[in-house]
Parts: sequence; C-alpha cells; structure tokens
Amino acid sequence: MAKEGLEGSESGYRSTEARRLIIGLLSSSDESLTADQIHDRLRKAHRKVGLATVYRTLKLMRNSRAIERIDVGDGTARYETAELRPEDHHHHLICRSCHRVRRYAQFSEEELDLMKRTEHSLEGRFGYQITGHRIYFEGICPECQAKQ
Amino acid sequence: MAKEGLEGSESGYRSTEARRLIIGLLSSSDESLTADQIHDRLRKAHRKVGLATVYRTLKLMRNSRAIERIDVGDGTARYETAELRPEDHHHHLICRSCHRVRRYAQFSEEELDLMKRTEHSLEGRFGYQITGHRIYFEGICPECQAKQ
DNA sequence: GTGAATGCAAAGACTTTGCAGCGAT
DNA sequence: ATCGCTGCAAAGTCTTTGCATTCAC
Repeated sequence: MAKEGLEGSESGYRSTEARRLIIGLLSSSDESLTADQIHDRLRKAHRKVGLATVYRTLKLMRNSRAIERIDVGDGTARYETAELRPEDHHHHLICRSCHRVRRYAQFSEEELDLMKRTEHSLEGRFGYQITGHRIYFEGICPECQAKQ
Repeated sequence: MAKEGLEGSESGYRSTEARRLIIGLLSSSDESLTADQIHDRLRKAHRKVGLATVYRTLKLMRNSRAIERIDVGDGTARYETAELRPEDHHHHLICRSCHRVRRYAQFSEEELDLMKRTEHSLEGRFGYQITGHRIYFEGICPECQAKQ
C-alpha cells in the first residue's frame, strides 16, 4: 500500500526483474544516476539489461511520477526517486567538477516557510501556477577538492 | 570598462558580427534561449549564421563566463547572460509544459540571507566548497494555462 | 598578410524506436 | 495463449569537430 511505483497490479505494468532492479538502485542511492551508470551497475551485478531497456524503464517510471530527471549541464540526464510525499522533499549539491549530484533532505522550517511565501508571490506576479521548486547548490565536492 | 564580455580587445577574441548579434539577443531577453532559437532568430533577422557557429560562440562565451547554460529536462540546453555581479542574481520560472524559462530578479533580503546561511551550513555538513546556488520554480506559464 | 572565425558536412554523444523473440499474467 | 517486455541494431536529436574559405586585425 505504501510505495507503489510500478509494482501495483492495477497499474497495468508488469513487474519484471529489470524494473525491480532499477527502482532498487535508485531508491538506495543518495546520488542521482545516469542511464549509463545504471546500466553499468547492473552489468557488474551480473544482471544483463540492455541500455534501451534502462531508458524505457526510466521513461516509464518518469511518466508514472516514480522518478524524476535532472539535468545539470554536462549533457547527460540523471535520475532519482521522486518526491512523492512532502517529507521526501530534498535539495541538491552539484559538483562543478565531476557533475556528481548529491541529495540532502535536512532543511529548516524557515526555509520551507519562505519558499511557500515566495511561490505564492510569484503566482500573483507572473501568472504562473507554481507546482514546486528545486534548489541546487553548486560547488566542489570533497573528492574533487582533494584532487586539485 | 563596464560590460566586457567578448568585446574587450585584450581578451584575444575577435569582434565579429555573429558574436555581437548573439550576445545582443541573449542580453535583451528575459527568457533563456536554445541554440536553435538563437539560430532561428538570426535567420529571421536576415543574418545568416551557421548553427555550428552559434554553438561555437556559445561555448566561447560560456568559457569566458559571459553566459551560462541551463538544462531543464527536455534534453535541450538553454543559455542566458551570466550573473557577473551580485545584482545580476536571479531565479527561474520553468514551465512544465512548454519548458520556457523565465528569469526574474526581485527577491527579498530575507531570502539572500537565508541562502547565505544555508550555504555555510552545507559546507560544514558535507565538505563541499559552495560557490553559488540556483533556484528553479516549476509551474505552468499563463500561455499554457490558457491552452488547457 | 596571418591566424582566427565561419559554413558545411561529417562525426559524436545521448536517447528513442522498430522488430522479432521471450516471458509475466 | 496472450500481449507486454526485452535485446539488438537502426534511427533520431542535439552538439561538436574537420577542413577549406573568408574575414578581422
């Protein structure tokens, strides 16, 4: 009843190994993954899944709002589990050097409150119907700092 | 002395019509533009500039920090003038439907202050060296609302 | 005049799609 | 036994690159 994703029998989708593996990978990672990274990890785990299947599964999960796609500027899309509930809300730390995307979820009441008010004000100002926001902090990750 | 971009003679870059036109387009737009949109607008203005030149110019301007690249999830990069000075800082309104990216610059002291504090806290928490942030508000633009 | 910039076409990188066979229900 | 799912390869986008020509300095 809790996390339905693509598993629900009423969804019309079949539960295949490829799909279970991919959602498993994304759920257990605090980093966003590219299609290629997912493909690689499945290979290394000796689960042969074609790259096309990875893309098709990602698209499917995206359509059903189970995951989200992120583009950070290196020309390759990254995927992460969606924010299904308010408590899933998170922000991102992007490394300018290696493009790694780290998620983090702890932020203040103050911030949530401010964002809410800002969204409201934007709706009035520009006529947009605001559905959410994304905050990306950019910087250099510890690993890349060490390399320099 | 003010806005140097690629114009400065000391930059080593030549001032060509294509470059002047492209930076002009980006400077005067409050929307981010794709390479193709830039190419189209130049054609319509009867300035024939090859798409490859557009890409090359954008890359050049990006390297010299005159513009920035934004990816919003439709697989096509968009470009906008960079935040050279603190007062250029702005946020984005992204339309989930047509992917248009609108910039806006008016935000509160409260927000700036909160972001500064958050950046500081993140540096301590995750060891990242934070260099900035991006805030994207997502929603449906007035035009797309009307179409629905 | 010289080397950078351009246009065109070819090549690349990432993603999607067509089709025959496999597999979940 | 269906009809969706998969793998492979071919086709599509968007972007970059090679090369001869043109142009800014």
